[in-house]
Amino acid sequence: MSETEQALDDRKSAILRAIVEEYIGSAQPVGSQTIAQTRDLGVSAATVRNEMSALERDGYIAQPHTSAGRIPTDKGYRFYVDRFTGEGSLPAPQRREVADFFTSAARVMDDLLHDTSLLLARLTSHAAVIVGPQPDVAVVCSVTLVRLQPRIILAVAVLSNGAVEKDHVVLDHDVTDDDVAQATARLSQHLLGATIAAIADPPRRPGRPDVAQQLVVTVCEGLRRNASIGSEPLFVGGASRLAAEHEAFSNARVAAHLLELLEEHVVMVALMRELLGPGVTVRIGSEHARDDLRDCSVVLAPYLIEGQPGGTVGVLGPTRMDYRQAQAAVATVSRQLSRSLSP
Amino acid sequence: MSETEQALDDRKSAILRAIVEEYIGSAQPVGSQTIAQTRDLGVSAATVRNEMSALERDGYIAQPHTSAGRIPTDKGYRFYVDRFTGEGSLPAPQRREVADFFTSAARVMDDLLHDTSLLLARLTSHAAVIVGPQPDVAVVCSVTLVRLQPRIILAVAVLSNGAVEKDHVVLDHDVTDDDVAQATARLSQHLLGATIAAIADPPRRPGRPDVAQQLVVTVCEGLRRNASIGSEPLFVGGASRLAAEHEAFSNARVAAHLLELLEEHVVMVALMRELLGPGVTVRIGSEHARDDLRDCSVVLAPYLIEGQPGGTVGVLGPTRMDYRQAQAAVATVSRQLSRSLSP
DNA sequence: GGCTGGCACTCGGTACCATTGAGTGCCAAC
DNA sequence: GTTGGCACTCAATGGTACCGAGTGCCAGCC
Repeated sequence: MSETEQALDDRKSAILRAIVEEYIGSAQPVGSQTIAQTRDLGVSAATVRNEMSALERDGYIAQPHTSAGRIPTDKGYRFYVDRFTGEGSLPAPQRREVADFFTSAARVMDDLLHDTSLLLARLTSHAAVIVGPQPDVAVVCSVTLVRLQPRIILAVAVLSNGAVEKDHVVLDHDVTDDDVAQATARLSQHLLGATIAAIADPPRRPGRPDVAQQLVVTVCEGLRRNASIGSEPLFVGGASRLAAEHEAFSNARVAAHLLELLEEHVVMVALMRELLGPGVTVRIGSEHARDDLRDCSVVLAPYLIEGQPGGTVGVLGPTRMDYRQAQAAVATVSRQLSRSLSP
Repeated sequence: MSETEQALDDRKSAILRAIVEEYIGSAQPVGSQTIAQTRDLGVSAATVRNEMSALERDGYIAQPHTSAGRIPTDKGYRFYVDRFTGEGSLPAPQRREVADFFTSAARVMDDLLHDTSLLLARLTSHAAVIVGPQPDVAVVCSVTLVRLQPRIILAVAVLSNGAVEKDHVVLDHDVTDDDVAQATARLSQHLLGATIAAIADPPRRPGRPDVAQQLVVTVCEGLRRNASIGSEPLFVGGASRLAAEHEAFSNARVAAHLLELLEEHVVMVALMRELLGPGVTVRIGSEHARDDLRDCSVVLAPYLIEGQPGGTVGVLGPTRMDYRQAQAAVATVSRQLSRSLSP
């Protein structure tokens, strides 16, 4: 067993590569003849068969049934990704599309990330996911209280990374413009420069609490609550591709379930954070910790804001995805997005 | 022909009702025996067959094939909805769920509408859609400029309905805090009380334009642009239900296509606006103008903000949906949402 | 030793029956 | 007008035969 587990020799890996690429293209199990004929390996189908038999023994490929061709296993895809897809770059028209997008893209963070997720979905034909920056590392730049109605106040905090946090306060008695102005001033003094996650309780004031003070306390609580629940925002683009790809999943239910998962932003954000590595990360089928994801692969990469870690862009599709293309698209988009966010 | 097109007599409509309700429950074509046995009509299966034959001739029901039972046509569903589902109310546990939701719901408009769409999806087991209020009827309550970086300004406008409009401005030279303060003052004077859609050009100032003035002009342009593009926000909840329901659609592609449609917010908003009527509106299958929607039905209703038209809540599902339940859920949610938005 | 052509074997897919049974339409009788 | 009876239809089911892509193995060749 020991020598068979060594790195594959050139011919074996060429055959594995051929199987993966054919299968990605055709979605049909790949036979020895197809490979012997379409690839220029200089060997006969019989030889290919022998090699395939070895590849199967070592777990790189599998047969759906005895009289069928082979399909890659997750281990096979892994080898393919590690060995063959590293340096790929996007074809020119797509690279052009990305460049055009970022020159004319929206400037407001939310819109930009949302539109970028649509771009990535379009590029890869898979569902795309973008995690926005953590609000809690950003610093409060401005706090404004607006009185929408006598008893309803909207607090708006602008963060240094361009995000905006809101909180709605309903009071049990009317407040005056004066109260609001005073509360705004105190809040500004208290919050400017602080991170949202680390909002301290406002300083006690001597005497009995006045209306403004009550407002200050309520807003601080509200913002802190938002920060703890909300965490990073998530943008999902092209989720419908998952439904269109349902044949690629073992079961139509799996696709439906993945769609559900994409709607659970908190779970997705945690998932993406867990997977994230320094460059482009690929996680394939059974490599996932969650059973949910056994039938699909994720390709993701971080992006930067002002040179600081910003968030994650990624793609979610069936294990039978074009990894080279997906990796190139994710790499390009994350790079360009970083550039676009670091003027 | 003329007398057959009159309103259905009591027995015919009772049979049609039975067919619709059985079919909604079982998803199987309904036979004459089923109806004669389960419903207490006091007639034999043979009589039911005669009536069904008439109902089919008049287009209320159809046979998938000769030896099968009947399924309702869109016309049949329409009759059912017009005649039988008007007054339905939600079962107590669901009514309770709605009440609980609104007592503890988020207070910020965006979050509230988003969560409400999830609630409605959960109640109906279909995809839910909520159109937010038009920003252009609301009035600017507050404008703040925040300098994120020497050359990057974020403009935040709070509207009277609680919505927040943002605009990101990148300047070609640095500005001082003073410039920003001055621009903020001028903007406030210019914009407060105006609607976003009707932002006039800022007044010319004597002398050559200074930095602040340039900023004012840019922000006005940006906000106006946002208002014209953005229109009403859309919140989609439970889109994955469409994938889970794919068997209910004639073709798995149809479900995928509907998911795509839900991602095109502009189209959906226009669609919802077009369909909206005063109370609960039901649009069934082929009644839709779009071919897209031939296989599905929409149930929707308006909601109010402060007694003024606010937006729309709705549900999108297969034509074979439980209309009574959907109508009750939509009616209840729109009523409670209106109440929640009109303190 | 490794490669190759040949060959028997496997087994999913397809086509082609026959059978079954739910459901209909029609008719004669009540 | 209603009903039970009956012949008829046709999707669904299951069994059988066949086809062919693809394999595994082996003897022969380089």
